[in-house]
Amino acid sequence: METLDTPVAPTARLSFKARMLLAREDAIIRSVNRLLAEKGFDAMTVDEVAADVGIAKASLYKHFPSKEDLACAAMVRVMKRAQDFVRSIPASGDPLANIQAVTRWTLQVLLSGEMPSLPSQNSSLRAALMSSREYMDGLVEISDTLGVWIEAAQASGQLNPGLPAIAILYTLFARACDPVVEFLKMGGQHSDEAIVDLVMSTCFDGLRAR
Amino acid sequence: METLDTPVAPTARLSFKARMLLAREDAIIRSVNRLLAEKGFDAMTVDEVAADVGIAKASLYKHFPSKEDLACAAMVRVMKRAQDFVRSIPASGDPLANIQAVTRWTLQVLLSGEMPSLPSQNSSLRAALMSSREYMDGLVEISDTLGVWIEAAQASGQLNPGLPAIAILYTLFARACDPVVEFLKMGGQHSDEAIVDLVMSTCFDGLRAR
DNA sequence: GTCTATAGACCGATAGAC
DNA sequence: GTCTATCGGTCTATAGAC
Repeated sequence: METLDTPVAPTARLSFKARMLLAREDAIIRSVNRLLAEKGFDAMTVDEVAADVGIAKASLYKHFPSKEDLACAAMVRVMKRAQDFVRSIPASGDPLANIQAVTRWTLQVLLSGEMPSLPSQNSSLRAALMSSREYMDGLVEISDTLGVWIEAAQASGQLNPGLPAIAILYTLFARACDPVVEFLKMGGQHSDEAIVDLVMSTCFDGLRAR
Repeated sequence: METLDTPVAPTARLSFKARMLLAREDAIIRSVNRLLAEKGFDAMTVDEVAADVGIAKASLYKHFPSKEDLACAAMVRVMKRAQDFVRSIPASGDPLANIQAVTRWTLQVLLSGEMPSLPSQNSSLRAALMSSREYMDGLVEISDTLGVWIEAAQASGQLNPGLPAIAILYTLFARACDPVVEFLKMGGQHSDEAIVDLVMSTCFDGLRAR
């Protein structure tokens, strides 16, 4: 039995070679994630990914059989990060605070250029995503958790009970690709924290004065 | 001098051939607008546009020298429609009502599948748009008009004075590509009017209860 | 010496341009 | 209707691990 220098469970008991493979896979997904965030799916080329990772294109295809699978893997990664964050929230906190924490986290990921952006109309991509067990499980788990919080917050009068819960959920998800963040960032007039606060304010308090 | 069957000012005093050209140009732009709305810029092919209009691809290039110019023309068209709508609003009305009317109009265009969608990260497209006098003039005029209304509404306590006016402007513009509209439409649980009302509510009143 | 993984040339199709 | 560039995807010779 080998000695582990890192106590990360999933990599335990794996051969050196297998761990190298996982490490490379992670490097690939990180590159794809970054490129998807900065150029989007269509503008990202597979050659570019290979060059960015520093490996040959054929090696890429050893890990991921298609460009869609690459994008899918990146989406699964952010979804897992989101799941981790949502799970880290103590169940005891008040629902609105939890919802706001998740929204803030989402905006920070977007603002830091780590949110992959996919064309919403691409059907092959949608199919790949929908057939990914990991992605869909993550999506369902997060939707369920948020859904419970949303309904609780509506019941307690924190969130507007006149809105369908699903509309609130969609509005929260939409923060992951809110163009206002990019616009404000491009303007250069506001710090990252200020931008997050502004979008949080317009999202939860609306544009009208209170 | 010829008799005009349509009293549209810009086509007056034009030869038959010139009017045919303008008519075809309009047909092209309408097709591009529709295709951009339903598939986006990258997924739209020039062949497709030609087929949709019912003309040869070569004829397309007589009118528009590149795919970017096609998209640009469609954007100019919606911008002009928006200008027309904004100008049609009486200056006397209260600022918030005006702003809401424009936002509602935008959502209705989006909902009816007439809002062209361009990838925000495409630089060649950005360049084409920015170098289009008509597009930029329209953008500036609308921004100025909305800007005046926004500041008036903030001064009168209708809109939140704590928000930078530019952030409010961006938030309004962002309604033109709000994915919540598409999500809700796909769900099929709400009428078009209900969807517009919902998004208007989340935009102006926020998610929190008032 | 064998075997795996890699590098990089290569192919075919698509789509923009004329 | 043709040309050409680009890009997703594949193939093969080779380098290095064991």
